[in-house]
Amino acid sequence: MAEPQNDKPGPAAEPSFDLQKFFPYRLAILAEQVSETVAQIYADRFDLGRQEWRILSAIGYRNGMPAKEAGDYAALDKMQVSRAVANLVEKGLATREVDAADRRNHLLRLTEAGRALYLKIIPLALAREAFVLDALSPEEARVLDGALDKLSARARELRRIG
Amino acid sequence: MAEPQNDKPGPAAEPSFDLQKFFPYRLAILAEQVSETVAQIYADRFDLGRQEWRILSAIGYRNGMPAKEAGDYAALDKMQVSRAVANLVEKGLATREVDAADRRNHLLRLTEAGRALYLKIIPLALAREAFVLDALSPEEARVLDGALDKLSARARELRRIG
DNA sequence: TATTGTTATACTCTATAACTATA
DNA sequence: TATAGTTATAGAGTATAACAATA
Repeated sequence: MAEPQNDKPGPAAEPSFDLQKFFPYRLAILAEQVSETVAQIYADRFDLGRQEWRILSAIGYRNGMPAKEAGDYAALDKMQVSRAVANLVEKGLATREVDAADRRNHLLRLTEAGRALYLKIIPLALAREAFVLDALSPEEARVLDGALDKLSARARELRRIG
Repeated sequence: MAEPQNDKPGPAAEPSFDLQKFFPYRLAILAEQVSETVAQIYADRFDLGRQEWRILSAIGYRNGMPAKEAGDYAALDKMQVSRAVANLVEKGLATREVDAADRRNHLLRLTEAGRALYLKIIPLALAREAFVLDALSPEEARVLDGALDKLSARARELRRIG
């Protein structure tokens, strides 16, 4: 689509940076594309926002999870959790009750309708994941799996040191 | 952090979906983390938005690129390009001129200040990329590189068929 | 004092579409 | 008619902080 300018060979040459080959950019584009395939399920078919989908997954994983834990589990901050939960409650998919043992905690549970929706969405989401990952050989998938963890650790380290 | 509920073993067992192991989720989290390490450069240090950074990269890659091509290159739609360019022009980093050959096209160029900024940012961005990728062996990096392309193709295919 | 959660506010992104100009 | 680009608008997402309740 586009060739680099190269009018001046020699010492003054450009660093020759190509966004298309830049790993953070490629990763961001891929993540968007893959997220979109899952959003086609929970958003387009079932009218859930991304945060509602994540909280639904958290409660589906362990019913009665405190809101704080659900936020840690789903990488959402307390505000996002609060609003996602409010939406799910309003839609009749979840309930929120004060924890008698520590009244600061709000325990989240799926309603019957929420559980039914969860059980409908999960197989579809897993099928999407499987279809995408089917592009890779088992060996490639294994390497990728390990690479994600290693890269994540490095990125966290870099973020920490600024 | 959280163990799955398993009150009912047997035929009625849950699909056992764990968001933390779900590839689209893991990929999204990683992409955010990695993008953040680069944003620390262009946003925190040089006060550029993500879209301005991408357009700067496009023009840096080939000076005089038409706005349309810059959008294709940087995965931005025409609106995003229009506003990113307006910001860059306002900051004195880029110029926009009508293409005499086809007056619908707007050719984008870096000013001297824009080129200077570009030359400052690029080595820093490449160093961040290198630091993150240094988590991988050459073989792992090679597999990852191929995997990104294969996964992207699969995701595009899935998006197409809905 | 620290933790959990809610609410308010403003800012950024995103998506849709209406619009202009050029071809 | 089709393409390139701008502008308007509303909706979603994000970040900061103030606030209330509980420990």
